[in-house]
Amino acid sequence: MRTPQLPDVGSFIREQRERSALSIRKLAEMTGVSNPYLSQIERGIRRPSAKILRSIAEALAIRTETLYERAGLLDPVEAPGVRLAIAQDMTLTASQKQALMEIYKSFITNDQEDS
Amino acid sequence: MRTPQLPDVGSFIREQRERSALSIRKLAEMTGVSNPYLSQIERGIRRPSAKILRSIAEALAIRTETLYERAGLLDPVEAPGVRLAIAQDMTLTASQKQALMEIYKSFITNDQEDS
DNA sequence: CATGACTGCTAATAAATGCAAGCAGTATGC
DNA sequence: GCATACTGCTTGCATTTATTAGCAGTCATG
Repeated sequence: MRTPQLPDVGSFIREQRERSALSIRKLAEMTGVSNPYLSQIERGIRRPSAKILRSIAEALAIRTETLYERAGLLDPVEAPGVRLAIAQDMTLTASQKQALMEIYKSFITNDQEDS
Repeated sequence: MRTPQLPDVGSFIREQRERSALSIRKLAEMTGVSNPYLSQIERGIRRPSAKILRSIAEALAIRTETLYERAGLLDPVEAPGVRLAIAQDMTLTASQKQALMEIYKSFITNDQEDS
């Protein structure tokens, strides 16, 4: 009984693509990846190679490492500096810390590597 | 006219394997990758997937990112901090800087990510 | 000499990646 | 109504990855 469904990277890519208001075909054109394959990737049917992920990341302005992490190709890298500092800050309430952390996380998942 | 020869990752893997005094078969056993495939990878005949590179990196105690960079899957990440600091240090001679830099480079290419 | 345990490499096959062609559905203009 | 352009998805196929089985060579031990 095999349920391949590997939605992790796929759904993330779909989110980012829709966030950029791009169609599958448009993204296909930008990345050089065929549109049916992108469709299958987003639905978790196929497991894209690192090369494909890389071009997708570039087109969506996402860090390549982030996509690799989502695909299980790379261990999530700790950024203990900011996280630790927030956690240990005495002047912030728990909910403030949580909010700050969310914003921080959204930054590091979406920001592209500065060339 | 096809000259596949992609010796870059391959020769690096071979160096690291021999440095660890491991046979291809032994490495195959450690990584779960078949020994003929390892042979082909080291000679640049085949282009291993990220998953394979990852298990090789783990077995050879190399950082996964390093192997990805060698394979062209990831842009080499600059570590300007230490390099810059060494270069700008006024108390070091040129040859001392060079030696220090060599040691530093050997660390970042060989050190495994601390779990 | 022969047997066994190594070394690495070649050949054939299974499985997966990735693409070209084409299908259904919706929206806009004529 | 009909054409055109868009949306995403299914099918079939070429290419590549990765494995199992097996071959030639070297070295040590009986």
